[in-house]
Amino acid sequence: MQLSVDGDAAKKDAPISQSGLVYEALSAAIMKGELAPGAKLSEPAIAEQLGVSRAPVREAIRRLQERGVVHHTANQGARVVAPTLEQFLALLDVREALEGMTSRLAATAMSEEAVADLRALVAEHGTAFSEDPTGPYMQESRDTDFHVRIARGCGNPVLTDLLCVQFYPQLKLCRLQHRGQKGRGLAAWKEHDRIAQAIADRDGELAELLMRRHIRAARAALLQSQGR
Amino acid sequence: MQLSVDGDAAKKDAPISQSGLVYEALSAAIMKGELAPGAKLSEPAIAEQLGVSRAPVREAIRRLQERGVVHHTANQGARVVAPTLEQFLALLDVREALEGMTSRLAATAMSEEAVADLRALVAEHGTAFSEDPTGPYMQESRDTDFHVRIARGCGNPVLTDLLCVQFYPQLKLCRLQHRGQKGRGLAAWKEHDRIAQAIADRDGELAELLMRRHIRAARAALLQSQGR
DNA sequence: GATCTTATTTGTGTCGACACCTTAGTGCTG
DNA sequence: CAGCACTAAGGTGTCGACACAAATAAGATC
Repeated sequence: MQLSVDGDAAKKDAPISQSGLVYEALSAAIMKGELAPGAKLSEPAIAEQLGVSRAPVREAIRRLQERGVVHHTANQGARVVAPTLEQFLALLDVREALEGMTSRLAATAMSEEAVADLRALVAEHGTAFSEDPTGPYMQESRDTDFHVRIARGCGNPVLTDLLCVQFYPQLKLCRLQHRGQKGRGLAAWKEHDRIAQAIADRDGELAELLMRRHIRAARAALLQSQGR
Repeated sequence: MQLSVDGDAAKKDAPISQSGLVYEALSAAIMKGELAPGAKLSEPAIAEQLGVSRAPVREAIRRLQERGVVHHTANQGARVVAPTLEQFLALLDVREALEGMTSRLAATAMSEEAVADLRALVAEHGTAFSEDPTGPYMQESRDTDFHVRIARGCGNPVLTDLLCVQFYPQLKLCRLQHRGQKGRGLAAWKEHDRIAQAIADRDGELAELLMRRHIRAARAALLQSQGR
């Protein structure tokens, strides 16, 4: 494990506090797979590696727990969660309901400007695909971008927070552990395009249907790639 | 404010750790309204009142933040969240989707024994109602019980956790600040009864419909009582 | 040689203290 | 008298250290 606080943490809003730095460092390490699922988070070790005290480390671990990417047991420390396939599937089932609702609301609530941005994003992904048809990691980043925009545009702050703060980090971790789903990039892009179109048409019912189908398709691809 | 650690904290699994005691004390104080929404949580004050250091207090506040009942801003401390009516409504909207799904799943996943327990609970509430038709607080406790049982029986751990850990505490806080909805107790009980029956009949589609209607009715009653 | 017991070590939970920030109160200036 | 700068108080963020629990390693017994 190789942690660093300076890395790319200062991309957006640089956290001045030390706990923020530790959080960024741990979060990046987990998402990059350096801290594997199931790995134990030793407070003294992390504190020494980052040159801080244990207090900000504890704070950062708490924030990670809030996001659902680490699990903490009493007198036993924190471990990176290692989601089973069943938990992954359960997460996707709930996600289908939530994002279906999100898409339906977004079709009504999103501003014209936000809709235009969304369509531009999908178009950009399309051109990028025509150049490089296979880009698994980039695709994941794009996928997240797409869904985050819709979550932000649904007009229900509870829903937005729930998805962005809890579901998307956990999903990322799940994907990290259960890799697969090769070749779904293009199909996913087409589905994104149709969803964006439905939202642009202000057709909430269709947007929900397409989004639910989109997530069910991803779930099915996962099941197939995991051999069940 | 009058905090106490001994109270009724030792009802179920007594937390051995001090942070657990502080958490119980703060949680109880918030839910009983002693710590009003918007009130600031001063770490030194709480630490002194409970006779502990600031460390377990910080830990407890973190856990409360995880539940969504306090909000923490950097260098500014934590405050009990004061949900606006709009946030309350947004929470109910998401809850409708989640609990609708929960009821549908529970109709299939709940064991015969759990279904029997659920129906017994509803029946018990019915007899209690015939004796005392108005019992606002008790009704809220009963309402929570009913919904928790369904959440536990849906078979999707993500859904169960989301509802029990995040939504129900926040809902309790919302009800605390936006009181009203007098007289909906009996109507709510009837709706509970129908939902339980649909689950007992293993009719997931109907259970979802009834649950969504149940929550929409509560939402409408809230809107009316809050004068909009 | 395997297993139970015991000692060591690592790590978490908690404590008291200090530095910096935020805020409220006070005095000064125009 | 109003507005601003300054000071003081309170509070959070962080630190180092200690007590207790858990996991591990070593030793003794069967």
